[in-house]
Amino acid sequence: MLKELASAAPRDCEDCPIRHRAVCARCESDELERLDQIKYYRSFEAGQTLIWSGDKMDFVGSVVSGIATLTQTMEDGRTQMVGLLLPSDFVGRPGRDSAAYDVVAVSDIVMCCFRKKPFEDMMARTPHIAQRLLEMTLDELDAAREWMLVLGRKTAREKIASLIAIIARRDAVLNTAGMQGPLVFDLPLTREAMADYLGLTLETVSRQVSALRRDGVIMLEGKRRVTVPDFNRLLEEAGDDSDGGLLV
Amino acid sequence: MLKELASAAPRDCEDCPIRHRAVCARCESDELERLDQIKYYRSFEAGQTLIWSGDKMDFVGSVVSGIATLTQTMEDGRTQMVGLLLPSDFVGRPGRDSAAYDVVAVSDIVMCCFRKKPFEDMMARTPHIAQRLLEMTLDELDAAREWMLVLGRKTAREKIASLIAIIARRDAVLNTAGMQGPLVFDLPLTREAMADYLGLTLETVSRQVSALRRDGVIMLEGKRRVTVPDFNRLLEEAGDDSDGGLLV
DNA sequence: CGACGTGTTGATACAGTTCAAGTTGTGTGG
DNA sequence: CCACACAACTTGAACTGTATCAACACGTCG
Repeated sequence: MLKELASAAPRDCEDCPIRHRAVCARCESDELERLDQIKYYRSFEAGQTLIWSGDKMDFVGSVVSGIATLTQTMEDGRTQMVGLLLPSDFVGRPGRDSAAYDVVAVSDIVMCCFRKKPFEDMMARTPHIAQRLLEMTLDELDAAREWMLVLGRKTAREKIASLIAIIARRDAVLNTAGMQGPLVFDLPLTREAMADYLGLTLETVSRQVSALRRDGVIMLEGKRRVTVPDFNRLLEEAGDDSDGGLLV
Repeated sequence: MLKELASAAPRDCEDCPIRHRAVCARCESDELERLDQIKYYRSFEAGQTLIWSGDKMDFVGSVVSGIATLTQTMEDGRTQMVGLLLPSDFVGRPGRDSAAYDVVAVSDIVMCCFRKKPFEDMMARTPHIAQRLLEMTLDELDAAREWMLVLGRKTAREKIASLIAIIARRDAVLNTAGMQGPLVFDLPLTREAMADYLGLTLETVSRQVSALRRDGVIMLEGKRRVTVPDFNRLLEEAGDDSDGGLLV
């Protein structure tokens, strides 16, 4: 099974599942061809640390499939997740050569990588790439700021509801399911990872998930499979007004 | 006094105090000339809200002088600051037409503005602007993620120490003072604004500032003027290791 | 002067942490 | 196939850091 991971990688950019969302989204076919020449795939197993904070980063790339986390750790071990990397998300920062965060695979992962230098050269010559990267970075900045409100001002219950709402929404967008009717999906994160995302302890996460279940806001099959019968109810619990709030 | 604010605006880009740090930093003189033609200055008084979340944004711009905050507010009034805008920082997002956050002047402010449409056109034709904006956005994203660790995992005392450390560092960079020897500067924020930045109440901020003073980590002249006798001691109190930590 | 904005300090309440025990599910080796 | 180990999760009881509510201090401005 592990050996087969690499086979999940698409051969050709045109068939790539993240073709229209990743950093290459805006590229024309000739630009894509040039990218194609310098790209290479790498696979990682669940639990593996792809990148250690402080390490030299000689590549950048996009998540093709799977989920990873961006985390920061203090000397005494306190950990905060600062980003959740889903398919099409970009890893690495052009212009910086050491990693600022740990990147850890939550599930098995395939990444489409570029050595940093050639990618930077390509970017300088290809406005479509720089444009798309700017757009993606602005979206990430919005998401980070939204998360600052969650971390700074929401109660434990609201934090959990907020996280479930985000995952539900992303899942619905990915599967082009509407927001009407019950939503069903898997939580990709362990209780501990959720705690690291939300600035809580895993015990508090467990208690609040149980409380939301008791109160009928969510239903659980096993530990991970979630049903949200009424998405607006969930948003109320998250402290968001039903319309605005989290930008994709 | 209020009427005179506009006079603080430089006439010419070459004399502009933020010429080499703002979104125009990379521009050649011909590019600067074109920017010059579409720019205009606006002044705001301390306390004024420049932009309301949800409002139509028909301009973008740079802070020339003064300080502003980016804040998010929940329906019940809980408020979280998500950004601190200092001279050279950019306001607004090309490609989006309504504001995502409230922007409030902390001090009197002068901004160098561009109507959004002409700026977007200019950006499309001027890679130097797009490049610089990407770089600035990536820096802001790093700062936001650093702040997520502060909000999610640090104690009240560490939060206060972190904020003072950031302000001290920015001030030292601005005044090209070294990090050696005692640092002296003014806190630009009220206790309440600090609380909104840190996800605390203003009472807790007040108590922890007093505690840091009692313990000799900082010294106070009046409520706002701060002396940091030993910057490394402050970093320890912030929970940062003395070398790494906050970028910029 | 009094009023108001800003900040400090104290007493009490409570949300979330910490420590500890126990449960469930899954993979492994005898 | 069972026994065992281990990771992920749940639940309980006690503790504690921060919020909340309240009173008061200081400086400034009309």
